[in-house]
Amino acid sequence: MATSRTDPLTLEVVELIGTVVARYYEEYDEAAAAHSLTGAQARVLGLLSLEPMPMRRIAQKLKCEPSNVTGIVDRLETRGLVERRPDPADRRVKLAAPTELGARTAQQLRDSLTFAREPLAELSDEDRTMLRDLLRRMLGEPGPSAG
Amino acid sequence: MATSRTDPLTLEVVELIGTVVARYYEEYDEAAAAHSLTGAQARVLGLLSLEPMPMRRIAQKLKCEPSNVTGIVDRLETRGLVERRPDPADRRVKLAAPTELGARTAQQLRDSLTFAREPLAELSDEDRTMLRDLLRRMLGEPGPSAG
DNA sequence: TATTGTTATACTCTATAACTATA
DNA sequence: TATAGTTATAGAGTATAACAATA
Repeated sequence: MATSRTDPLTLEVVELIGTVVARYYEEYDEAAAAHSLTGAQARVLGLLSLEPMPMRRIAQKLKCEPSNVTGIVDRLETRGLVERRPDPADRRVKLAAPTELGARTAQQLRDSLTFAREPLAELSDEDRTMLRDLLRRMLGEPGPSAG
Repeated sequence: MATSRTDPLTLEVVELIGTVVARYYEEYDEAAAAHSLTGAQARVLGLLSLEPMPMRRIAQKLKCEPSNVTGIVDRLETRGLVERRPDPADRRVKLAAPTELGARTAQQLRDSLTFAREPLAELSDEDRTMLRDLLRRMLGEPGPSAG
């Protein structure tokens, strides 16, 4: 297989992607810190603002152990950003959901994540379309005409 | 300013970049774990394998407090991957440098980071060039023709 | 005085294992 | 029995503040 190319062009793209990744995380953590949230807390709040879900599913989304989620949601709950609700269908399950304050905070957080959006403003619609297609193919997703 | 676009195309690109970021970190941590290293330890070892440096400079590179570096280097040193050397020019300074084993480990780590390289193999040289130019412009770097 | 690295402290995130309540 | 969530525990990363050695 020809999976490990080391030509200068490939290496430069790899480095550029590394830079994107670093900036993305940097800005994400800054935005979270602006709301006195850790990265993990901001991620959970963001998840729940899209859709309330059981503790276990949060763990799956975060790719961490369920026991960790207990603490993260505890801290969000203490701050009044999230609440635990019973699941009528299964009394073992607790559904975590954002409070009104939590939903507002999540929205503000999303709005302040300008890293990915702002630099994209430098690109024309045509450029963005090219970038989208290249990233899709890189990620092995179905192309524009498939799926 | 037109920095906060929310058209579907922009949002999809933002999401794709998020996916790239997530996969990048995932693979990085897996590669580190394969050597029983945490992400932070792997990052420091990678840094030092390029160039030995004072503790304080490691902290700057990692964007964390110098006090944290003490512990990370301690753990790497305990495992025989890194050593502290005196700086002849300034006796306050300790230069952290990889041992021979540390240098080998760093090289293996680098070789196993196929995430960025492998999916790029899906793209032609022309595609990679386009992607490089788009990323460069996104990151505000000088274009191909500029200094 | 200022700087380098360290120590002490407290908090968060993490995995593992054992526990309770429910299915 | 199996599953959902929690608790207990220990290790690692993080920031803050205070310290010793050196500049």
